Amino acid sequence: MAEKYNIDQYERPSVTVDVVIFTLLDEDPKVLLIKRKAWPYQDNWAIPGGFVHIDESLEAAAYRELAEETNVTREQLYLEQLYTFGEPNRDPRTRVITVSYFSLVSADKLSPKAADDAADVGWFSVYNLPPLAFDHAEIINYALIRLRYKLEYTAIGFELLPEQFTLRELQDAYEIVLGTKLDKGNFRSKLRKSNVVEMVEGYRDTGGRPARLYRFREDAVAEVKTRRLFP
Amino acid sequence: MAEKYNIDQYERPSVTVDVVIFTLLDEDPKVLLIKRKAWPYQDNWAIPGGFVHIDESLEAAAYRELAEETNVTREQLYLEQLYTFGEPNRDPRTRVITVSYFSLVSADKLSPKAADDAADVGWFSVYNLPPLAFDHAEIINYALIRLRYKLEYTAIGFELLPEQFTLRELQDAYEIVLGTKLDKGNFRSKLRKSNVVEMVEGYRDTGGRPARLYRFREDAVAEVKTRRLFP
DNA sequence: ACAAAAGTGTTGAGAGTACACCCATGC
DNA sequence: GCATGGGTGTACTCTCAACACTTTTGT
Repeated sequence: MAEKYNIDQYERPSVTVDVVIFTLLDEDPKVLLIKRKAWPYQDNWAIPGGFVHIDESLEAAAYRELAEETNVTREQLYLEQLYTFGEPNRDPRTRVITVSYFSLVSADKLSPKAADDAADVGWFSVYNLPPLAFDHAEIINYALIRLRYKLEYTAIGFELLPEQFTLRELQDAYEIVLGTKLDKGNFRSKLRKSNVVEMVEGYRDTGGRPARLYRFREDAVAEVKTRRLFP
Repeated sequence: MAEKYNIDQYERPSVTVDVVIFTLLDEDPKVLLIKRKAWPYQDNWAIPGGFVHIDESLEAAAYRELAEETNVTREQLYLEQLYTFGEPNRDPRTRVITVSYFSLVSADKLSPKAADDAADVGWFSVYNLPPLAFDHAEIINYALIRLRYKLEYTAIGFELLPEQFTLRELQDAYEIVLGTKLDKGNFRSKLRKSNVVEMVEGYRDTGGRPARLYRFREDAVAEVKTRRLFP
């Protein structure tokens, strides 16, 4: 039936999904990488990914890849489509078009397995990446730009933190991702006005005065109002 | 060789590109649509698109589709990737994943052919679209959100205008796309500060005092500085 | 008492907003 | 002159950014 409508007059490419998974660990944004075991790029590191099954949505394929490499459920992470890379020779085997995804996981949700397993999977600082397979360096770079960008105009930063956090921890997360220092007073007053966090019971012990714990207000996501920048 | 590495253990989907082409005409944002001549969705309207050839980049495919439906060259339009839609049943023939693109063309560049040809191609107001094939309504909706969004934080609005334009025409373009009225004085002073337009020789005759002509300063694109909105 | 980190307040500069006013052309 | 649309200026408000200050804990 398909032939009748000429849908097969063109050779079909392979389609994969690749997922850039970010977390914050030890003062740096980190990306999950996997060591390839087969040609091409054998023994190079790569971001998790694989072929899209014929009856599976792109998003389902991305969640499947995520589940294979981390023990984090759908509800515990943020996922969005990033960009589709399809240069004809990005894979030496055949034409492969990859739909890349962008994911955020908080470090506390990571199971020990994925976090410190053997030598074939690991978290790498975005500032110190090993040689990467295919065009994965470009994909990670694109994802990092997107991460910084989203942090600045949405309330997405919370996806990188535990359920409960102190304001200092939130500010640290912002500073790590953006790579700049922020003013404590201004950070807090702006946060108070935006109304996206609420105080919860309890304190976290620190070196000095204990810090109040906060959580993200679920109903507040849409409230981050955008303002026209231009003109 | 491919089989040896299991790249063909999965059935391959078809991959298309679809292009949402915007222009401004008669007080509304308009989208270019084409009437389908074959099953499925025969006689429904659709955005221009087609299969990606096996040795062709995605972007090249998008430009090819653009060239087939408008007589506008690469330099005369803006093109960027929008989103990849791949729900398993979006096309009744077979699994088709489409990489959608987003394009802006100024109305003055459109050739008469595409602009007022026969009944099988035409410009439709985004506020009054006919029934559309596949998930193209969703794609156009997504593109319209992107258009508004980009207008607010980049200098992309110029892609919808001729080389030379008056400030009133620029403001009209913004008001049409954003769907809101803007203050003339504030629009102009902000524009002056941003330094992205420059005055050129000549005037445009209007009902009253003739208006100065301006053009976009090519070297100014990157200057639109972003400011952190959150927190 | 002192160090350390949490948390708040103040102030001047600059941006956003609403609105009034002046300018150049056609009739 | 007057209508029409182009173009500018002002004054009030609000936000931004830097920085100083106060509070609560541990030792």
